[in-house]
Amino acid sequence: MSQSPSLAVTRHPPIRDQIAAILRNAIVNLDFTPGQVLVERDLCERTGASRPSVREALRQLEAEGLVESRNGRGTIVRVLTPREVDDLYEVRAQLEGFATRLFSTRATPDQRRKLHEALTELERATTSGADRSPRILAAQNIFYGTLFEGAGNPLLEQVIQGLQVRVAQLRATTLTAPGRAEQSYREFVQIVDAVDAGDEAEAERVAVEHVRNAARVMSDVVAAGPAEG
Amino acid sequence: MSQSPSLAVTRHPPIRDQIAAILRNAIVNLDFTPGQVLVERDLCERTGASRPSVREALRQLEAEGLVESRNGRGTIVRVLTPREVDDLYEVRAQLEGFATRLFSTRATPDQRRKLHEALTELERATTSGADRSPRILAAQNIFYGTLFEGAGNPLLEQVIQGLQVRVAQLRATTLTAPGRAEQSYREFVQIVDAVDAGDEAEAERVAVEHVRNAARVMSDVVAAGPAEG
DNA sequence: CCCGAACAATCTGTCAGACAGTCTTGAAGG
DNA sequence: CCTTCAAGACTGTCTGACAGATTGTTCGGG
Repeated sequence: MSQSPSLAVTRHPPIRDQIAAILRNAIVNLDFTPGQVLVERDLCERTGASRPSVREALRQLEAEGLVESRNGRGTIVRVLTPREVDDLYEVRAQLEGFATRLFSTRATPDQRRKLHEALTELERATTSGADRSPRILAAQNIFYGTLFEGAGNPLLEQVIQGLQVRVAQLRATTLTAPGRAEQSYREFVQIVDAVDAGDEAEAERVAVEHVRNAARVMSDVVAAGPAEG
Repeated sequence: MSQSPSLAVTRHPPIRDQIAAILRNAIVNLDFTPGQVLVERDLCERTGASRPSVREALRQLEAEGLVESRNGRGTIVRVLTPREVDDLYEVRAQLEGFATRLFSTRATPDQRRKLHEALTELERATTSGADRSPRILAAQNIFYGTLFEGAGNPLLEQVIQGLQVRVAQLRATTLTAPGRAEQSYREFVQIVDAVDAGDEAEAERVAVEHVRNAARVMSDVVAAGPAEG
């Protein structure tokens, strides 16, 4: 074990990855709005990195589908057409349903316990005060994370999380629909109930239904007002 | 078409993309073997591009899961563990089954016709002479391409093709199993039959089964002899 | 006063060169 | 034969640079 004494634990994550993480976060949080041009020198100044590093990060995000490179005219935050949003939700429904099914058969007791904890926090968040959206989103993320991890297929988890990131910009919107947060919470309860009952078919069904409902709400919201105030 | 006379058609696809395509191709064709170190300067010389461009291409391939960056020790062609191969096939089965279902309900007459043509070529390839593997693989690619495109969900298509690329290195191996090519062809026929009959459930089922069979063969081959001669 | 063209300011795509830090390798020494 | 140390090889990253493309602007004409 010539391994050095675990001191240098975090051996500098590459700068490009740090930048990618920062930008990913900014896009998801709508600090950068869809369609916005990402000027490289700008990003350099903000992050303190050089252009090569920034560009490598952008290539990574491009492959993830978060940004789009317009040949010669720079990189912009990806704008999703309604059609693409539908496609995204369709794939999500399928994969998240599948993951939920796998969870119900493969998850360890520990993972099942964590799922319950996540559900509890989700309830608290949903019944909390005025500006509850961020807390609900955070709780949902933990719930989803636990669910997908417990499916026992890291690749599946990675693919799904990739899709989740791409719709993350929209999730906040969905929650603004009146009653959606409560409805959503009820659906999460259904998922956990089915999982607890060991009914994998039902677990998959409700998970699929959950995504479809979200898609429906999303369509309605978008149809009502495409732009934000 | 007001397309200009195909003179300035190719508005320079970015060099980084060309390199990414070259490397992707080389990896899929096993010109670069899994685990092989991709030395940047080497790639520069071979492609005539500069290091920044090569590195951007590598970042792209990394996000696609084809290569892996080992912090400080360079980039290598991704090596798949048996476990990861299983995971890959599990997700493929689910998604390709879904795509096949969608094809059977959404595909245009034209796309259905193309699928039949692809099947015909696949038959010819399968019953062709000694070195038929490349031809079979090419025919399969066309068949798959048609199938996934006809599912009418570009995102789904893109995700599946991403997975396909990641197992492409292994597909040649699968075909070496005695009788697998013929078995595989029969499964493709089943898929087309189900699609023709408009039986979406059956179409999904046989497509899933097809991937599972491929996975099984793959496991056997890998178990028999992990390295190639 | 509105419209189109020449012009200037930007910005991207790409390259060359450089340098510290880290790994690997091979040689020297126990 | 195994351990230790120094040379060489690469990566990760930065600076500086430059041609070409795009965009916004200004200026003259209708």
